[in-house]
Amino acid sequence: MSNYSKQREVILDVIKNNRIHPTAEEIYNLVVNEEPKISKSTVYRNINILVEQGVIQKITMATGPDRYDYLHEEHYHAICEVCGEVFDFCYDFEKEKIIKSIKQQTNINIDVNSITVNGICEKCKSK
Amino acid sequence: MSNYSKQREVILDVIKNNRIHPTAEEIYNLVVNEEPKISKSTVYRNINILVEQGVIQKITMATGPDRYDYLHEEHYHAICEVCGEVFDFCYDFEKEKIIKSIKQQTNINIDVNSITVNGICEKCKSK
DNA sequence: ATGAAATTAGGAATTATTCCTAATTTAAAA
DNA sequence: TTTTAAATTAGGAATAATTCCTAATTTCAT
Repeated sequence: MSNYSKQREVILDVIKNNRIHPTAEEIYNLVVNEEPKISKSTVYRNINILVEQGVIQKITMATGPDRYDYLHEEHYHAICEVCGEVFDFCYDFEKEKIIKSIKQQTNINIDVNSITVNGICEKCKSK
Repeated sequence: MSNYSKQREVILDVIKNNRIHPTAEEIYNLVVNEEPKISKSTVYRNINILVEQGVIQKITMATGPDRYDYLHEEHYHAICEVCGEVFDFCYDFEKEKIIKSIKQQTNINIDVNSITVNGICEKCKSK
């Protein structure tokens, strides 16, 4: 169902080792150093496979291209809606209680890693 | 800075009275009944103005067109990442504490209304 | 080695949204 | 009320990110 491919390995390596929430374009630019003949569609296709497998996470952006994050320790994302920068944060939620409450209200089994909030960062606020 | 326009009034009315998290296309289809000559770019432009004014909220979707929601009482969104349906939910967070914590960690002043989580709804799960 | 399934590069196609322009509307000032 | 400047519009072209298509290549179980 899934064969080995050097390209996919390099793509995952790049995402693992660049915790900057890179876009597909940025991933491509990093990968192309090691795999000069790789095409952008291969990058997109493999990113999607890795998201599907739950190895990486897609961060859907309000404006501009989506970003991706390797799924290391549990954390959440705060996005500045002006400059688009993505910041990690942690918070000791009453996880089980929240998951149960959302399940009751919406019938959705949430993935806590997908918790996302938007706002305005200090830098953009003071402009 | 902002003149009256019938089109904008109708667009806001439609969003106010259709709490179905409509897409721009859906808003257009509803508006066109009352304003048959309206163009799609007018719908998009006015939606953006209303978001900018904080009257409505944009719900950024992982796949497919974005959705919009009139900003009535405070609530949050849970999105099924399979079918894309958007559900409202409430939760009595320790708001001030969370806002402060995220501010300290990320330097972002979050808008609580933007809290979003993803997951899989019962219907899609059982397929 | 062989053959079926998976993957690739490259580019075309798609989709949602924004941008552009000339014409019209709004509303404040004369 | 005319005049004028700014805001808004319809319509369509342009853009940007991503997916889709195809023929060639690679993987890997037999």
